[in-house]
Amino acid sequence: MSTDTGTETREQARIGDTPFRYGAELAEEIERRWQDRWEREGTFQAPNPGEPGSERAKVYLLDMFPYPSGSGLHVGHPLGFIGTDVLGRYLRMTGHNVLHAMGFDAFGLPAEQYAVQTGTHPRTTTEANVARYKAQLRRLGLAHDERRSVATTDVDFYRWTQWIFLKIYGSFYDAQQRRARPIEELEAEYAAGTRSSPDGRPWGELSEVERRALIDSFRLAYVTEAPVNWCPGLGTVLANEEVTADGRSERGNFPVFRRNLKQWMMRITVYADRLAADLDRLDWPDSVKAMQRNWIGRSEGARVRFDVVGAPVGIEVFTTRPDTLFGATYMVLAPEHPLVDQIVPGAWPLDTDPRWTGSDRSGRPAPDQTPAEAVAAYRATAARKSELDRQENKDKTGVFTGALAVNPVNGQAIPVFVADYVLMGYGTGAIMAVPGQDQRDWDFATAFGLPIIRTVAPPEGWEGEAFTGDGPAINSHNDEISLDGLGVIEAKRGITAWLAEKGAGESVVQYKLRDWLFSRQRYWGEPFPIVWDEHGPIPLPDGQLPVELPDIADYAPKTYAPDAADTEPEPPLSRAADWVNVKLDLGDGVRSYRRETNTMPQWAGSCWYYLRYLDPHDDKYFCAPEIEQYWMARDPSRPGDPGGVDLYVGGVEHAVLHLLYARFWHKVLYDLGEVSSEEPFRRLFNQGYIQAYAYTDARGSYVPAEEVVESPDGGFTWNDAPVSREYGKMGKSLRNVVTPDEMCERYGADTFRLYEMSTGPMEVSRPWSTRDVVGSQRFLQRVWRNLIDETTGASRVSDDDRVEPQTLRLLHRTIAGVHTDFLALHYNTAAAKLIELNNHLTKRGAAVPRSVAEPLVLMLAPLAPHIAEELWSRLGHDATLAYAQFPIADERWLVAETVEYPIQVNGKVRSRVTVPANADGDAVRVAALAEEKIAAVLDGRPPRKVIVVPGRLVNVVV
RNA sequence: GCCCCCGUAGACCAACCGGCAGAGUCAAUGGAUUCAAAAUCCAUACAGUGUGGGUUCGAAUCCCACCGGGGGCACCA
Repeated sequence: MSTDTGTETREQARIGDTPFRYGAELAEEIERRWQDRWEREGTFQAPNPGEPGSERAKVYLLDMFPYPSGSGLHVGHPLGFIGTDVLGRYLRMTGHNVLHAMGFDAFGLPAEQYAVQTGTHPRTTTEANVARYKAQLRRLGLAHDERRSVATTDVDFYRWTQWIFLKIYGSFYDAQQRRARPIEELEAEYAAGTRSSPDGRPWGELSEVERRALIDSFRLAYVTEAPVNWCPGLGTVLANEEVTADGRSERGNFPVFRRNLKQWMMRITVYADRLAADLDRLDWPDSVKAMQRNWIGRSEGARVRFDVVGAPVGIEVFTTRPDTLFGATYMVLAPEHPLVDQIVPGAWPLDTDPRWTGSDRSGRPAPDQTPAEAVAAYRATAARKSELDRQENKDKTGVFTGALAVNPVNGQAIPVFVADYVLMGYGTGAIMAVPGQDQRDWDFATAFGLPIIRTVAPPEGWEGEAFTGDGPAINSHNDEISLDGLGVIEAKRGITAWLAEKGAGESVVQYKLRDWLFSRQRYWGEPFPIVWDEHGPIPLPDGQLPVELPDIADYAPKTYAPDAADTEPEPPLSRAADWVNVKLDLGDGVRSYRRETNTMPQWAGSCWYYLRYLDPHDDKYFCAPEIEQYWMARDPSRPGDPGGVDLYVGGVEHAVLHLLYARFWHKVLYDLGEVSSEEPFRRLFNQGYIQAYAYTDARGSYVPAEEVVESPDGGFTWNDAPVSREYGKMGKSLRNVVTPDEMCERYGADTFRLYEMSTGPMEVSRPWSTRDVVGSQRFLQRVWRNLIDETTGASRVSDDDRVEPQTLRLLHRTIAGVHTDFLALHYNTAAAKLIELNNHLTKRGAAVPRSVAEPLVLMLAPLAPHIAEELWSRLGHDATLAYAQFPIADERWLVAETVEYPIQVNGKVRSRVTVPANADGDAVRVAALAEEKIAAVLDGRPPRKVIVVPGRLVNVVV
């Protein structure tokens, strides 16, 4: 800080008068001292089961761990961390064993990109960033158990990420038992003949390679050639969840293409039903549950089989509207559908509509093409379209395959098309098209001149196209069944039963959720514990873990022009030849293998870090069972409780990705008996964001927000030039970043914490306002001044314990209120109540009695722990207050002696009357009616009605 | 287009099961302190709850419609 000499002298003179005034300097000294002491004494180390202190009721609080970015924390980041810290400190003072730790989600793109640019190893960057984050967080006085901190990039940590991967790889999903089981049990069932192979051949007749392929096809982690999101601009493939609604990469905003590529997948779809159903057992915000349900996308319908004329195969479709089957006038297969090649005939049927047979490069009909050529041309065009093209252009395109299918309800032959409005990834990748009841089919039918048959009668006066609502079925009968006149629900039931009887279909539940693409072509991620021989992947034994990342010269994956759809991913690890080619003895002698060169996605570590906090240094288990049980077990006193972390706090942006993946891993671990809890996070809380104003000048460039002043007319100027204001994120490029370090310097961490907690309840987003922070500082200063002599630093508290009832009532009302507020995470109202109490003590004038001062300090401690510890010690206590008993309200002082009742006449307050608190309803009524203004209004007439709300008010109706 | 959340003094926010619109903070205004300023302290004022209807003795709170803001989903058969 630079000030001229004159100011400094005066500053010193001031401090000379009151060296113990609570200001930034004193705050900083106090804060450092207590942070050191907490660390030295291990104050916040939470005992595990069996250790002293573990007999207290446990609470596991968790923050979504941060990615340690190069720019450090701004004031928005720690909002949730402070919130959980306040709750943790409160719970510790009410007798709980609180586990609260902080780790780092440290794999990720920025460190890798920085490495590509500068050649600095990502580990170097990452470790420096983690150290900086830790220093910033320490300064805030967060009561973390520092022994439990982990980073996903620690070899000791990712060794266990790899171990869990192997567990998942080594499992299959038993659909009957609805749980994952070890893959060896599947193998045993095949060997014993209790389960037969798909083609019926006995296990003994399969070759070793065939056996491996069969078993691999059941694994929960598997390699497959499937349509994936290929992003040439990033040089990597992405999960569905990482692609935005407009078909671009969430990171970098590059176009994404659907490509068939060989990639690792996680079979999350087999858990779709449990992931959806168990949401009901979670204490989560409705919005997040809704988003997950939406993403999982459960829908009930039927599978229906259509024969294909002249082909040995049939087409299966999924439909949610089997009741409209009589209106199916054509079918569509997704362009990638494997059956396409099998059904395409050598020539078009006679009289094929020329619009159906595809077009040449100039878009004109090309009647000379064979069906195979037309289909191939269309497939090629569809594959070249990016997701974005598909989104933007919803005009229906497609081509006739030349094949005809048979509608099972009426034997009608209907044309089969290939069109990209049908997606391979949903249902069976094929649909029956019912233009009368589906707008997409209507659009396609209109474009291609296909017939439209309504099978649900639209309401009188219907002028729309496809009718998707409820109504009586029409045109829906054959010799055996008639749906006509039935409503949609009954018609569905009727036709599904008929299809089942005929063997042409059955009812089925379908999910939108797709398997999780689990490999990335990146350097800075967990290597797979997998090697390859000529037949496929082979898991490494536990003893070979960890598989460490090799040092390489070039960290970048091969990237391409963003729209180069036909390119191939090339992972950086594939260039580390010495690492890739290994000779290992995996049980049948030393042989050569190639290592898997993809790495895991960033989500892997965050799928289980909360388990590692519990047992961070264990080298035998990822988390010892008795420790997991202690912190995570289901609570038998709560019916349906799935167990898990007691409170998980973070932003809503992880509603689907992280929270869905973590739930999936946890359920696998539960099925395999590795954890006792069924869900990772029993209660979830979304904190709001701290947002900020940013200002742009006339040219549209951002100016430093700190230097902008508000003019009297409500406008804003910077260097006297008008600027315009926008509201949103805090960021370097917006020039509006405020850091917690700055706030600690200017006001102290306690003031900063209190400010963040005072501006609103935890769940609300709000603007940052540096100008307002001083209010929190003034409050702490007033508390300090009430208890401490600013000249000597000695306690001013009086030991005379005769306290007037008015003060006692306020004290106990405050105690009672603060308990409720802390538990509800309404720290803003808790702070307001403490301010109110302190204001009362200030106005009261006389020295504050110890019996009021001490509870005040204890109640303040969760919010402003350093100043509270300091006051507590200056009041004569040697030990930390972290485990002191939080004040308990005395019921006697919660009841008032008299109550003032407002008296309403016809709902408007006209007067008030004070009566003894124990007065009954009749007494209150009598007192109210006798009150002179009311008596005057009534003027002798009897009121029509008198409503007495005990403790609240009286309403006189005339 | 569909779904979810939110609209209260100039700003951020309180108000429990429908019962006096105000706990707290900033800013504003007046005053004390000061040679002056900063800092500090004391005091004051400020909205009838986005709009329009409905239910009720009584609505910020419950219901309906609309307006505004934020978020999610969107060719998912």
